[in-house]
Amino acid sequence: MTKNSKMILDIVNSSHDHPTADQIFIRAKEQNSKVVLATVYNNLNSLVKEGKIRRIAVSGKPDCYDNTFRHDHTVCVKCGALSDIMIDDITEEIKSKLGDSFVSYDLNVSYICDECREK
Amino acid sequence: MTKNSKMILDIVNSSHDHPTADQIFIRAKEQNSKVVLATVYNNLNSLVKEGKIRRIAVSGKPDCYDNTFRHDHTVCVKCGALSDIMIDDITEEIKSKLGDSFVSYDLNVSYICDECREK
DNA sequence: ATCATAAGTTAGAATTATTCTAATTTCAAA
DNA sequence: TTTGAAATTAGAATAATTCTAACTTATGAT
Repeated sequence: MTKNSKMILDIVNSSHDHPTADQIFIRAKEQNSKVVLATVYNNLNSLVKEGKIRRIAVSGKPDCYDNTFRHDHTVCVKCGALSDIMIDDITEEIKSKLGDSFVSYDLNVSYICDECREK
Repeated sequence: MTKNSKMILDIVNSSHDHPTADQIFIRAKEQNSKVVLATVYNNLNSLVKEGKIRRIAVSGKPDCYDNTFRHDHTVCVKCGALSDIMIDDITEEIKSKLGDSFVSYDLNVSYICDECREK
């Protein structure tokens, strides 16, 4: 692990708001890092490949990054806000259908968040 | 429903390979439609909003579109191939946590497909 | 220690999916 | 028919991400 990849991993793990590559880049600079955006992308790609962080794809917005602590996500269909939710683990159910080729799963729940509901 | 939106809905519903906007555009032209890519995008956005089709976000590739028949998806972590899978419906479990604000959920399973496994 | 090599980083250009803008067309209803 | 809203169009604009090629840093063998 290089200085940069360690820093980027730390930022992802200590952020509780699913930052994008750009937000991670900004946070790195706030810590006086001289890192460049391309390097942030490079390292995020490596970290995802190594299974040290998760990438969350949300249509219409840039990819977000998250820690690997097992949990699921909610996305507000009105404002796009992304939050955590914990739904019972269904790994075994999936494995019983897919077998050993299983790697992981992503569960994203669409809903209407409280603020948007009030309008 | 206009001619174009009906045609695009038909293409999505009759395609069994999760086409992208661009692929839908190509298929429309194969049917001698004079539709333009921007119109395909416009209509896809409307159809998704109306709940008539589903949009699938996969990081690193363009969005894919699919019918609304209830099912889940697998993504090969090596080659990115997208396929259908049917995992037991967990709507009730999610609703018991989220309540009425629930809209829908997307379950994407990462795995290694047979071809990539052989290598 | 020194050199060789690989890995990591950088700047900036390139790519590409998608949206935006503004003009034009379609088409239903008054 | 006139009107007005909605749909469509062409093409420019935007923005996330990757690519390229040069450069730097770290590593490991001699």
